[in-house]
Parts: sequence; C-alpha cells; structure tokens
Amino acid sequence: MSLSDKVSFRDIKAQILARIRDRVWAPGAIMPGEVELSHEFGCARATVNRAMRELADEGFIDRRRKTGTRVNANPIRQAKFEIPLVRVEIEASGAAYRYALVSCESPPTPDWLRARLGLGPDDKVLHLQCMHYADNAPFQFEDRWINKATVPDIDCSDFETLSPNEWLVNQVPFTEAEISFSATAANESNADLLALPVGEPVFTAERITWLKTRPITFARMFFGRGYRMTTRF
Amino acid sequence: MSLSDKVSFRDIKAQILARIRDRVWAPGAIMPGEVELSHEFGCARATVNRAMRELADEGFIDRRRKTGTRVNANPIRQAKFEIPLVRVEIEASGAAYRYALVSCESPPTPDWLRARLGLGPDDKVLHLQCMHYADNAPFQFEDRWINKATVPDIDCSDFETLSPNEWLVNQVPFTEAEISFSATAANESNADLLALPVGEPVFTAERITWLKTRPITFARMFFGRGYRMTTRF
DNA sequence: CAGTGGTCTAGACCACCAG
DNA sequence: TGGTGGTCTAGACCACTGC
Repeated sequence: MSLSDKVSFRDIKAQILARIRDRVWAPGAIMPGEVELSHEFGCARATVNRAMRELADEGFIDRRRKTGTRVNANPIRQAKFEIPLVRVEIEASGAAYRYALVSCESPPTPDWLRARLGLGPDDKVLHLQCMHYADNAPFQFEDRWINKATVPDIDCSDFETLSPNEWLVNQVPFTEAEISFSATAANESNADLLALPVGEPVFTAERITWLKTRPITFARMFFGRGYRMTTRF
Repeated sequence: MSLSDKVSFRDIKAQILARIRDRVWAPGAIMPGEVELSHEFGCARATVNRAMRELADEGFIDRRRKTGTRVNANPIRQAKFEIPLVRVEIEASGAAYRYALVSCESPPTPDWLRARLGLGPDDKVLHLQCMHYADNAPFQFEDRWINKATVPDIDCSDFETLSPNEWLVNQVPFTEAEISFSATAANESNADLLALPVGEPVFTAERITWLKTRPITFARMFFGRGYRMTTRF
C-alpha cells in the first residue's frame, strides 16, 4: 500500500464496520458525517457516500437528512435467499433433473382462489400439478393455478414436457411477487407423490406473481423430506 | 416533467427493466454499453452506471468487462427476508411479548456440537432453552448453545429476564452467520412447550454465528403453529 | 432556516479479458 | 491491445427535516 493508492469505498466500509463492531461508535449513537469522514480518510465525499449507502442498505446504519447517520441498535439483518428455477437448483446439486406432469385441467375457479388472487367473476383458470425429481427421487411437488385472463395463449399441451415454472419465466414477465414459507403436514395427495407418510412435516413455499396489478399465477410447492433452505452472510 | 429536469438513475432503471420485460432486449442478449445509453438518455455515464449496477445486484443483468452487459436468461431473483429480534417481530405484530427461561446449564460439550461448530477438545459451552410468547401464546421455542471460549463473561443469571438472543446482540458482535430453514416434526420436549401434538409440523430455523473464525453460538428456533415467513418484491 | 444526506456531472484512470 | 465496466474526484445543486 503506497500513499498514491486511492482509498476505495470497500476500505471505508471495512473501517466503519470495524468501528461499529468495536463499539468505537456505540449502537444508537450518531457517527460523523460524510464530509468529516471524507477528510479523515482523505477521499472524496462521493466515496464515503457509497460506502455508507451500502452499509445502510445492509441494515447496519440508519441515515437521515439533517440528523445524520446513526449506528443501528437492533441490526435488522436481512438474509438473502436465491430463488432459482427448480431445475437449476437440482442440476446445481449435481443430480439429474426430471419433470413429470401429474394433471392438468380447467376447472371452475374455486372461491378461495378467486379471493386470494382478486379474480373477477368470469376469470378462468388453469390448474396443474407436477413433480420435479432429483436423480429420480421426489424433490418437489408443484400445485399451480394460472390466470387465463393474464395468460391467454395457454394450453395443457404446453406442459407435457416443460415445467410451468419454466414456461412462465420464458413467456410471461412478472413485476411483483409474494413468497412465503411454512411447515405443513403432508396430505394424502402430496404424501403419495413425495413418497412420505401422511402427516409428515413438509417444507412448503407459496408464491403469487403479478404483472403490474394483474395476477398471473398462484403456486404451492411442497418439498421432499429433509429439504433445507440455507444462506450465509 | 420539463427539459431541464435531470435524469435520475431510477428513471433509467425503470426504462431498462421495461425494455427487458417487453423483450426489447431478449434474455441472453447483449444490451447497449454505458456510453451509448448515457447518450441516449442524455445523462452522465456515472448515472447509467449506477442504474445498471443496481440491476446487476438485483440479478436482472450480468455485467462483464470487455464483453458488455447481458440480460439474464434465468433471472435468479433473490428474496430478502428481514431477520429481526423475536421480541421486535412480536411487538411489531401488535402482540405483547413475554420471555421465559426454561433451563440453563453447562453440560459436557456433545460431540455433534463440537463437530458442528468446530470446537476444540477443551472448549466449554453453555446450553439454554427458553420460550418467547406473543400475547401469552407460545410463539417460539429457542434451544441455544453458546461457546464460552468466545464469550467468556457469561452466566446463567444473565438470562433470567433477558433473552440470549438480545443479550448476544448487545454484548457480542458477529461477523459471519449461517441460517437455514426447514420443516421438522415436534418432539416431546418442544411439542409440550409449544402446546402442539407430538409429530406436528414445526417451522424450524437454525442459526450459527461467528466472530471472524471463532464460533459464537448455535441456535435452533422452533416456531408455533401456523408460522409463516413472508416477503414481497 | 440551516445542516445533512441524495444525486448528478464531466472527466479521468484503472482492471479485466476476448480476440 | 483495445473495448467495456469499475471506481474515484471535485464540484454543484437539490431534498428533506429538526430546530
């Protein structure tokens, strides 16, 4: 490191984090402003700004105009989970991926779904169920409803060999999504498909997507035994 | 909007996203470079840079020197979950929070824990179990091990009224964390505390934290019936 | 009103890497 | 080796908000 080296926003982030960790600036306390720090570190204010902005995004500090920047007392750390396609997730684990369509039909729209997605009285839906296997072991059972009003050119034949998951990604962009995770008990239909006893705990994901304000699809995904969703930071 | 208004990186992000959504730039295709876009939008390159950098962070595009920027074919969208303190989570829901210590002791370190945390043969641990209630209903059962080598000044008396969760946040900063979620079956000890039948599905979180390379704590958190972790984007 | 963060600019140099 | 993204600078003006 020579004197001519420019100071990077990464160095500044690390410095600030170290000072927070070592309680140089106590939780809840105001820390120096951008101008002061840029003098101390001998760099431009923009550089300090980027460092502090990223720290704020990551939940370490709280920034407010006029008041200044405060060290976050209860760091609401946020965990990021990557949500890849099932196929990609399975292939990344080194296993062979296999897809199978279980059923596909166009039933009358159930009331609960109408309520959940905010569908109009005449909106039709497609209902399909399919399986994703990893090395021929059941990995995920997918139970999906698709709004025909938003996705008109759709037909069960589309899903003979391609998962709806992937078909939708390629055909219908979405702008909003809601995901939730929970633990449910295997019922008769998914216990059978996942090769589990009825009542067994199943890691379950629900996902709704919209294009602007128009609902596209509602999906429930039931994962096979022992599934874990993990992240590090 | 007047001609004199400066172009914001937000506008540019929105524009680019719209073009990706509308397949103006197809998935997998190279999109124009920063210089070209800055001319088109009539702004500085730095502004385009910030817009594109954020889109890259969010997983929409893939940037490489020399090659240029590519629209991501399989958008590995990442879901961010906020991981607040249990107390904060409960209070935010409008419920009254209550904490209760179930047990606290210093047993011989179990081998599985030694392996899991990479503890040395002489490292001692503290084991404690506690409950978090929301409006007096069981919300979360916490089963935690703390490494005394990393956290020397620790004693069961610290946790009579303050949850270990909160104590650690205030006393011991961490640098690394690993979190994983799964669905498990209630066993006899947690079924009783959570007021659930044995075998009932339980949403379960495991968390390990380190200070640099030294393990601090391993915790398992079992959530009461119907718990959901939700996010939107 | 005044102080702090938020953003944009114009220009510069650097780092990486495909051809 | 040239082209593209990555970053820093110095300066400017704006926007929000506590006093």
